Amino acid sequence: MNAQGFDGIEVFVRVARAGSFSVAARDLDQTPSAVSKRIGRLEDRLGARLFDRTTRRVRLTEVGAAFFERCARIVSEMEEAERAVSQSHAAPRGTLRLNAPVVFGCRHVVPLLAEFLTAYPDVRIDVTFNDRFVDLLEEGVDVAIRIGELADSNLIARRLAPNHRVVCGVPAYFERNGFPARPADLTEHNCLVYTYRASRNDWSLVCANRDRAKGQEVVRVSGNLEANNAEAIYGALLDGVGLGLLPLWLVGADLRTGRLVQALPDYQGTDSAIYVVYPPGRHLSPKVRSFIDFLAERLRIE
Amino acid sequence: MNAQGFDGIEVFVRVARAGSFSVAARDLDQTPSAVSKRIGRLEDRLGARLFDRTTRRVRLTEVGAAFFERCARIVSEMEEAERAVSQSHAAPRGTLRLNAPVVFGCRHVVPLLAEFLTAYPDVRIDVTFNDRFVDLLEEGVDVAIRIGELADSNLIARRLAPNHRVVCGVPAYFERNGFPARPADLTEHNCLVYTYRASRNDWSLVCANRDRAKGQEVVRVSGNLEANNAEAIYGALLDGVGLGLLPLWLVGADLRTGRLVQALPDYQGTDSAIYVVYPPGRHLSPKVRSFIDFLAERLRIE
DNA sequence: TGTAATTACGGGATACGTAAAGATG
DNA sequence: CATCTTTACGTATCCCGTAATTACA
Repeated sequence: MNAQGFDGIEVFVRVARAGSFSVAARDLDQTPSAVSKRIGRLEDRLGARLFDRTTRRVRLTEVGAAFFERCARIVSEMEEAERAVSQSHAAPRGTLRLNAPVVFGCRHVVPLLAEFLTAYPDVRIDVTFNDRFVDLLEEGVDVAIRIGELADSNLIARRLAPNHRVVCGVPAYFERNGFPARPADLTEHNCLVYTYRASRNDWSLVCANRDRAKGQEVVRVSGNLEANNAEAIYGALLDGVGLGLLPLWLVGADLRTGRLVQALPDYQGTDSAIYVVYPPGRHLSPKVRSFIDFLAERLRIE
Repeated sequence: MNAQGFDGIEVFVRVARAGSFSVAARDLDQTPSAVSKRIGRLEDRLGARLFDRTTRRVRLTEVGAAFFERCARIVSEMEEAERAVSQSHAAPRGTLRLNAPVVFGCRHVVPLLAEFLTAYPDVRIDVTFNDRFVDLLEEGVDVAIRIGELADSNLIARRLAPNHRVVCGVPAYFERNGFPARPADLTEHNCLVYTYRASRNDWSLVCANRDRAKGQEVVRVSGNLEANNAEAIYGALLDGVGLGLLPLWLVGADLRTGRLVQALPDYQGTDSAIYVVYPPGRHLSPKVRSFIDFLAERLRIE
């Protein structure tokens, strides 16, 4: 049992057009034998004779002619449908549903969208920002951006950029409280903790200076503010409430302007990364593929 | 290599409608495994993912949804095309091209046509009469009526009725020349010979009376008129020119009215028959089948 | 006699089912 | 934990090609 209702249709159309079994066979890279048997099976299945044929002439039956009319149209529609799929593969189009963390999205993704939309004018983008976990399949999201460790899932993840985090605060804070000299000194400071997931008041720092032995130090920090919202931590930091272990994509500009300064400059947070994730599958829609490629190309932090 | 472009389309439509691989599999009397692999192959061939699926949810991709729109229409068109063929099989319709010998056709076929056309109002009949050999396939004839021995051909022949031939002439002829007492006496008479094919001046007669031993006698006859046209022989016979070995379907009425009388009443021509012939093939169009059945039912000579 | 359609026959690719694994709610 | 999709694997079927046959010009 095969394609059932469509079995032999294409061969039938070729034979009808060619007016010959052997010519059709050559066109199809098959033997006349195969063509003959296909037509025979088709006639058996339909219960009607489609061709009146001698060895010298092949002519459509009245029934066969009517059937051919319809089949020719059907075959061309089928070809067009397949072409449409292939073309949708070639040229990105349609609506791309994107999900990203709120702050990162606003700062680093949105500024890129205009360029992408210009490059691919047939693509619409539908962005949602939130910091909670999003089930891509469940919510119909095509692409999401994830920062830090990836949740165990069956999504495909592609690393876009490292996610360097540094300890920093406003100059006024350090004027009041002094700089920590070593990671262990952080226990003496008011550390603002971002609680995206499990307990994050263990800050894991590595030595960024390659000359020294690479070591990882874990410090249990504490402070008077925890939040699962990067913006809240960031705001409190700017207000001089305490220190934070924040990613460069968030504080990089402030460090350059001096609005924030880095403490423990030889250390940074254990490396995590920024990822783009999408549903698995042998085939990626062109809009998704082009967007991912675009992000990988253009998303440079600093 | 199979139905190529249509492979998997029907399964795809079923899955899309059912929203589930396993339900579609049950509908199709297949295993979920088979359905999964079919969809997989289809996606491979198209180079695009058609469903986003977890084990709990199967949803059409954007590309898949567009493809489904077209495929659903295509499948229904295909079903309608097949239904049309099957219905054309069920209800005779269309033009039936019929060929028959001139005299027999006019006398015995034409009177039946009105009834047939009434019974099958969707059938048109296109009759041609001639006494030459007609190549059905070559001339696009659906059905032909043949009398006597059949030419060696690959046509299908169905016997409709016996073709009894008797020796007869007008009473005036016998008043002048007397009746032949035995077949051998025919050599003394002026025998009008119908030369449809090879030499027919050997008349082969069999004893029609069952009480006597069945014997076949061949008499070489001669006369002053041969024709390949039954009408010509018949006309000459009525004019009293001579005797003829003529079929009952031609002279039956005259024998009953006494316009003609039979000679050698215990003998008749070697039996031949009246056939309907048509092109071979596993499948017979309904119009042809119904016409043949009709002829077999209604064509009774005398 | 040469070409075209058909048939016989054997082999091989294909696609199925069974069974097990993986995943999801 | 029950159900659904997917994969692994063995097998049977189907279908094609080769070659011989028949038909037709």
